[in-house]
Amino acid sequence: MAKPTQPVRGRPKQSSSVPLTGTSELDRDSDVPLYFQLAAALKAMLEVDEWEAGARFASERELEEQFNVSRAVIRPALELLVGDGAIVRVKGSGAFVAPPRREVRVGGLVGLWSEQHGDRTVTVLSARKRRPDRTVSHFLQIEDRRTPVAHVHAVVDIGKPSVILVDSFSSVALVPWLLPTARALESAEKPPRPSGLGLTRATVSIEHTFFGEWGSSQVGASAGDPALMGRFVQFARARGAREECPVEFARLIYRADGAQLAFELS
Amino acid sequence: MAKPTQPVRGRPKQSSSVPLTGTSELDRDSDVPLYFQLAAALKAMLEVDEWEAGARFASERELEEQFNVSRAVIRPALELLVGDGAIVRVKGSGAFVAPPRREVRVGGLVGLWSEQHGDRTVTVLSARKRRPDRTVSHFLQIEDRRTPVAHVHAVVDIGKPSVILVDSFSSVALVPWLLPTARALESAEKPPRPSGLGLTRATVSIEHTFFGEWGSSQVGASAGDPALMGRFVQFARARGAREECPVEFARLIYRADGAQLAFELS
DNA sequence: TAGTGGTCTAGACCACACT
DNA sequence: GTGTGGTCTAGACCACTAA
Repeated sequence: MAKPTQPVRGRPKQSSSVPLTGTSELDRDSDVPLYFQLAAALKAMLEVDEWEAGARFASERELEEQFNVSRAVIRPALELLVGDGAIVRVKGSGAFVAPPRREVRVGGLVGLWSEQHGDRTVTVLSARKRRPDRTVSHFLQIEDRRTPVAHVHAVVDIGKPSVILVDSFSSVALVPWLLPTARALESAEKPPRPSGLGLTRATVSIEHTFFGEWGSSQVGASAGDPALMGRFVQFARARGAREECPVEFARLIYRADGAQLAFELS
Repeated sequence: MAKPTQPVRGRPKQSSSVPLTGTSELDRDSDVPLYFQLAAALKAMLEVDEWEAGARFASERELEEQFNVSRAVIRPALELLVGDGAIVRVKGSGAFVAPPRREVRVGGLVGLWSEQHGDRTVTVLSARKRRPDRTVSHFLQIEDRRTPVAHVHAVVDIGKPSVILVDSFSSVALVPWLLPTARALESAEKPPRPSGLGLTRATVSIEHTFFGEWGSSQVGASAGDPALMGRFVQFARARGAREECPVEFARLIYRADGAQLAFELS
């Protein structure tokens, strides 16, 4: 099949595909797998000629032809590029050069709503009181498991196409304003002012997972996509109190591609 | 092929494979891909009967038979479990139930060697002065790029089979003891005492990548394996000084499976 | 020497997104 | 209607591991 220099009938082959320039030789005698060689070659091409974000990337069938390998080589190579944040793949449409990674601050809802973060849009999915499970009661240091905690499930928009899933558990006694705030956002009313609470420190742990069926649909990913999960515990000192105590435990799910989690340590 | 209840000749099929219990039905009419259903089913089995770390997992050919799917379904499913830290695959040997994730503290060599961390074994791969590149001079706030910085490349052992790759750049003027310390470790001599330096805060950013050919061999992974990259900047106040300044910029590479990065935020 | 995971081929069908 | 990525089949060969 000859490669047309002019758009063809039907859907034009969008001639601007990224890696159609340069040589395209893979070493079949090497110990390095073909798919890894291919990923390295494509990544190098992307870095040399700096393509703008959104530029069309070669289709898998084009790459098949150009590098003389089967799609079982192409696909893992492209998966590496996706995991590396270099390209984005859109079903039915094609692959595109990805925008640079966004820096994302990690935090819970208490911190988000205590301070002024007008640029963050929060969509509350559910907000209700709940009996804590073992994990939650452990992190919030709740001894009597019958004491209900505030459970808010929300999506935090962090700009353009990207969002975070937040699963926040907080002490009703210490942060009484959080549930009303969440409910006000749910019904698009004016939220109450948060009461003064001296936030002290927080702990975070990050690990790699993948999206489940439900989470993926919320953030516009698909099931199985790589994700970063953060466990976040916010500590605070109540007004006039001497000792600090945990006020919020949150699980946060980020898309692994496109995000760069940032913190400041003490 | 009948499944033997007793070990067979040659290499016995190690009858203790994990997911050979329970039903094994996948819904071929579902929208959810088979490989994802399979991963979810296997994960559920692992969680229900708590298998001890190191227990043998069913082989890919066994799973093929049991679930009536091709290996192109099995493999992505197992990849999900690996990325989730649930199993470990060993080439030529089989798959095994993974140990729980280790909590790993993120930090640079200045912090590591300033404090007493006798339990961490550091293997210095190289230690020398260098002209900083653009990234390094930016983070260390070095204006004259001809000023050399200390560059230490090291592997930090964080227990059992797991290590971190560290690429540390530090100011020679502010941390003069770091290079001698690294060189002493290289030649197995006694390191000098680090001078007092008031470490203040640090910034971290984490993102998802994959191992290159070189890095993977150092940490016992293979090229293309998922990894977490941390960028770490340590700030400090020199003795008697008023203002803090960056003293170390480090790139850290972790295996994404098996590690859980932990911090404390201020 | 048999079994294992790692890699790769050469096909196929689908739902989706464009034109 | 055509091209796209997503999924899946049914094979194959390899290097490696353990009995």
